[in-house]
Amino acid sequence: MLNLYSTLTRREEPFAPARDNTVRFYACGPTVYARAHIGNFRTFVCLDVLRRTLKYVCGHQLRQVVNYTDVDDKTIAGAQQAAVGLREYTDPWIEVFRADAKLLGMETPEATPRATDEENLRAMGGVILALERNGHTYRRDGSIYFRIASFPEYGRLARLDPEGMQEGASVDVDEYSKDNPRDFVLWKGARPGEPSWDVGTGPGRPGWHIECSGMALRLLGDPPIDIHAGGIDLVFPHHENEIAQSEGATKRTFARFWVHVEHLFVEGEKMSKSLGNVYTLAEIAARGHRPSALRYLLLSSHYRKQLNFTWTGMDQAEEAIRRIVDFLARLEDVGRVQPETRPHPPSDVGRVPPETRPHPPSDVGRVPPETQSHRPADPPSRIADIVSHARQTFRSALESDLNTAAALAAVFDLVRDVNAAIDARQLSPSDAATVRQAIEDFDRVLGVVSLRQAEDAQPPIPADEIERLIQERQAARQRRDFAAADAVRQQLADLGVLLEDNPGGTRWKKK
RNA sequence: GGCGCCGUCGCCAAGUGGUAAGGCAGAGGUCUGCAAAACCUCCAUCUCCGGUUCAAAUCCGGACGGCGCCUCCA
Repeated sequence: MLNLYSTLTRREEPFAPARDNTVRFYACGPTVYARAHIGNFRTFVCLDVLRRTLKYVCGHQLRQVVNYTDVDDKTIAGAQQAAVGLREYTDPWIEVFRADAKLLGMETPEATPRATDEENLRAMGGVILALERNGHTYRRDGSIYFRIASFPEYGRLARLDPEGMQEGASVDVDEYSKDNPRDFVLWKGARPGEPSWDVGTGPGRPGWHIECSGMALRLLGDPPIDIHAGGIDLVFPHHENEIAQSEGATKRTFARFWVHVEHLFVEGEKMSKSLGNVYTLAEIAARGHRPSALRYLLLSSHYRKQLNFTWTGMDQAEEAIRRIVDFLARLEDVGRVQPETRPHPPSDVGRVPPETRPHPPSDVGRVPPETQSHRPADPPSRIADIVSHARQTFRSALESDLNTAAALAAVFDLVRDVNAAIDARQLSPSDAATVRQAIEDFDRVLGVVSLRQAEDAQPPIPADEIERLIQERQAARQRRDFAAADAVRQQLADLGVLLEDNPGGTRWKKK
């Protein structure tokens, strides 16, 4: 069972969905006024792994909502500056976000609502009106505010004591006037030049926090929802305010688990425009790096620890993935080559890898029954034992509050052991299929290997051209014209294509 | 001022009481037309000081160093 850390209790707790087998999961998405940077994506990639773990390791169904905040001060300012409508301004940023998410191998959530969708605005209005009925609000100059004094639980998530908050509060610099500086706006009264809606609230636009409450409550059904997540900086005030709003309106617990991803730093410093270190996938690509390497790097440390992004780290990530991808290529070779030297009958040789075989979602850490009594004291020897041990280790790592670093270690242990078996000619084609299936299952959660393979399938020059050159080189090698052969190798290397001669033939890969 | 986190090999990073995973880089070796890939071997006692314990990187206290939140921010 997954042990998941919740900010609410500040400890790990066993996780299971409250109803059915479906995890109702809300994650605060991007504000679409610029291209999302790698810090944003740290959060989203980690939450993608949470999603995949729930699905493929725990076997739950998912109902995940990730919103787009497409109305706030920044988007309005951006639209005004560009002299276009709000939608016209935010649409392209949403497109870019979706494209980047795809490049990073993120699964698509079940719902990706926009704050300005009519039904969402109405949902927000509904929450606000319920808050009014329950005596949590006051109106001022056309705006509606949440009165913190009316909600004694306020500050529980962020562990802020109300006394300290009063004293530490700075002077209200907001243009809107409030009774208490800590009170926050639910609905901002209409102002000239700003978009405006009236959903029973009077004309205006939603405050930031109400957007998420409205969309979560509308799209995920009766509270409590199972998981609410976002970046660490959202703990206060955003999520604290969401709790106040949602619970004040529904009089029910809003979310059972609060999951927060720590921040990413760049070369030891906080990302900031003034430092010029706010990187997007564009900068990653400009440096010649693949998105898969970023995804790997993001998963190489625990999501609740600060992660320091460096270009050295990217180099190391590239190499680490290469090890796995090369291993898989080597695995393909087994069964194609010298089957007579393998201990198993050659009838297995042409066997199709069971990748199309349907398997239950909880396959990842599944251990065949006959090996379950395996004593940890015995080092695993047979391939089946090695694989089931790896599956166990991998699963329990993820179940320990998504310990992806430990999970990766399990993958590399498997790679090393199986490589040794291949060297010793002790890997049968069916063994290879078993191992391949395990790696494939692991990657359903990690999402790194398949991503890299997809990237590498896009060579700098057409694949059939590469194949033609490989054959040309092969011919040269056969007539022992090694100068010509090496010339081809060099020619391809200059184009960014590396050749690797294996028993089963020559393999190419992107540099 | 209040709340909280972190400090493990050259770099990245697991491990939270039982005697230091994994990746990258490096050294030596095997294999190899070349080049890779791969394997084998080697490579840390965990910032420092004190304490608790049969036993501590892991618990407690202190020091030093780094960081976050309390305001928009993933």
